[in-house]
Amino acid sequence: MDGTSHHLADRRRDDAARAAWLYFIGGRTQDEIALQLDLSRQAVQRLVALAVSEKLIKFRLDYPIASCTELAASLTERYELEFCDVVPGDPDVSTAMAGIAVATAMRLQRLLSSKAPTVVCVGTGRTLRAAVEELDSLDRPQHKVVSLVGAMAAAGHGSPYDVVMHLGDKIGARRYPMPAPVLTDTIEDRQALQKQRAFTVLRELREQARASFVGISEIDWQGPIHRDGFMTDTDISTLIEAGAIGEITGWSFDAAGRPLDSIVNQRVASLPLEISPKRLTVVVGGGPKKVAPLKAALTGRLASALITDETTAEALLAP
Amino acid sequence: MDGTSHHLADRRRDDAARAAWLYFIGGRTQDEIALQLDLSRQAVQRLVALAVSEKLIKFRLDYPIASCTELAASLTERYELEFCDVVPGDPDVSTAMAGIAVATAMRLQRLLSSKAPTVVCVGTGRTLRAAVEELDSLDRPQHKVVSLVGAMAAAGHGSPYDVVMHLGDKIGARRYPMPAPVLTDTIEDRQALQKQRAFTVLRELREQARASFVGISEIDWQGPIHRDGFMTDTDISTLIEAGAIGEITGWSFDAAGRPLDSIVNQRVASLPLEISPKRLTVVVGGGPKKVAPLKAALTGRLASALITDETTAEALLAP
DNA sequence: AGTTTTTTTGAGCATTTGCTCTTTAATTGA
DNA sequence: TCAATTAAAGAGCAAATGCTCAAAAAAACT
Repeated sequence: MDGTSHHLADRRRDDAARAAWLYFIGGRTQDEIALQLDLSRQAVQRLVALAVSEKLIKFRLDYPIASCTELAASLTERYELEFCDVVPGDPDVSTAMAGIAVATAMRLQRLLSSKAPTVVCVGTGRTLRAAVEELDSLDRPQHKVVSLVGAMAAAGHGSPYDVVMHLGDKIGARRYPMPAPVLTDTIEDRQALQKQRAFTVLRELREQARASFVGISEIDWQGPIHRDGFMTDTDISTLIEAGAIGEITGWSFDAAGRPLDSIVNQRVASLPLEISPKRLTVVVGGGPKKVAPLKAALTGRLASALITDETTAEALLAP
Repeated sequence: MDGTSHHLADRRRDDAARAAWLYFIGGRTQDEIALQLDLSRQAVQRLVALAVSEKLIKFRLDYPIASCTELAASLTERYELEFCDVVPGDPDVSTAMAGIAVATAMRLQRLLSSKAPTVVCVGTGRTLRAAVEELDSLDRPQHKVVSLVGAMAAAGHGSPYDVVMHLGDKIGARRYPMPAPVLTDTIEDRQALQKQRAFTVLRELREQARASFVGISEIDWQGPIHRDGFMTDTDISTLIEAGAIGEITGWSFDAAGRPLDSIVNQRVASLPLEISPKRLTVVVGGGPKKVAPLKAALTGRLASALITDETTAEALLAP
């Protein structure tokens, strides 16, 4: 790469950033921007759309909405949480998720903009992945980001929802992925895996972690665990029979939030579910399907903090 | 105030925040939001506009635009700065100022989101004031914000551009305004003022400050100093005769950035202009009228960092 | 080089948004 | 209590934006 010419994609992103700046921060119309940048009006519209979809430009709400704050306070009290963030609800689930992702990004940002070397553990999943996308780039080589769970599906191919690597890239921190699938094939495989040096390192790092951010999901035939191939049909039916309601970093639990004693849980390669008062465990998620798992997890004290949306928050407080 | 009903304005801001969230973060149309919140479409449009103008929702660019970065690097080298931020230019001066304000807010934010008790000094002016508006609310009672310059106009009434008070409110920090006008009436008045306890406190706090953020302006008949009544006609003509080009926190300097020995400068109540390698002095400003003052100030090493826009940056590098 | 495939571009149109002006509601003051 | 004043709401229209589609340009492949 020479100094004068960038890759075409970079040039395009540059223009997109500039167009978005003038549009959102400068408050100009696309026509004016087109004139200034010597482009057609629709070229500018495309650039602005690109900047938004690529998250070059970010939207942040800096105002505590009373009803959200109240829900958060009620949840904090009811489930004895360290903190709880509730974002405005939206009937559309994917939109609500985007909001939760933004709120999660803001929490991560606060944690990671500190200069003191910080260790943060993360799980996987779409919501966490989206949260990382929303994060501002930083340069914090002193931090470490650690995976609580393997990103490899049983089939062996990497998951597109791998969070550690992206998070590490975004903030320039050292990354510690877990070189394992979510579930090993056999209990023996798991034991062999746990003895590896890499696992010892991960366990030690977890001890030093300031916080863990984890997703949550339902255990059923439509759930992401099954859909994304992290668990087989047999695994799922075993778990459903054993009364599994939800899952965090691969560990299945029942409606009371008690980790199951199932054979499947004995094959989970992830770091153990463990709530220490020293470390924050932030569970992140929302939507109708996550209500039951969340309620279980919170009841069983599997998390010490929560980031969710209004609709889910109401459901969690309901009965 | 009881728990169930808020002030009407709060309720409205709540709705505005919610509408803006759904609009920008959720990406819904105003019609959809109207349906969801049970309002008319134009009510939603008003709420969104309100949220934007009241800065409940904020826009941030997280992408280094190559040409801006290059200009910043050149300026840093040429004027031996600690750092320099350059935002995309806009022919319209007030728009460019909004951009500079956002960039300044981002720097302030970084400085102030630290947990370690931090002292920050600020000057006055429209740009700094706008920067504070852009800042996220925080709760940092451990910090201190200190005024370098009195906010009172000679006439005695407070300036609408008072920065310390607003900054302090925004971040929940202790505020140290300077109980003085920019210029005292006589040299004796100044000496009397300087002996006051409050001034000793301010001087001591400045010693501990991590950074100072100051505006800059031109000294002429159209300049804000004169327009806002901080200096009289006589002051201005005395300064112009003495070769004044610009002013920072009330202190006038010539084209080489040398503080003037004028009688007017002897009546300036502000803390002395003083560049210490220990403390950052960030000068903030842009627009054609500020080019000459900025060039002078940078040449005279009156600042160790700069936040400006592209157009101004180019002019500062020009000859 | 010629051809095919893919990408980019801008025109045209539908949708969405912002603004003005009139009507309606609310608040204030006598 | 009623009129006067002010603020909020809604209709209607103009401007701005987003999207589709066909043409043009660029890239990839003979």
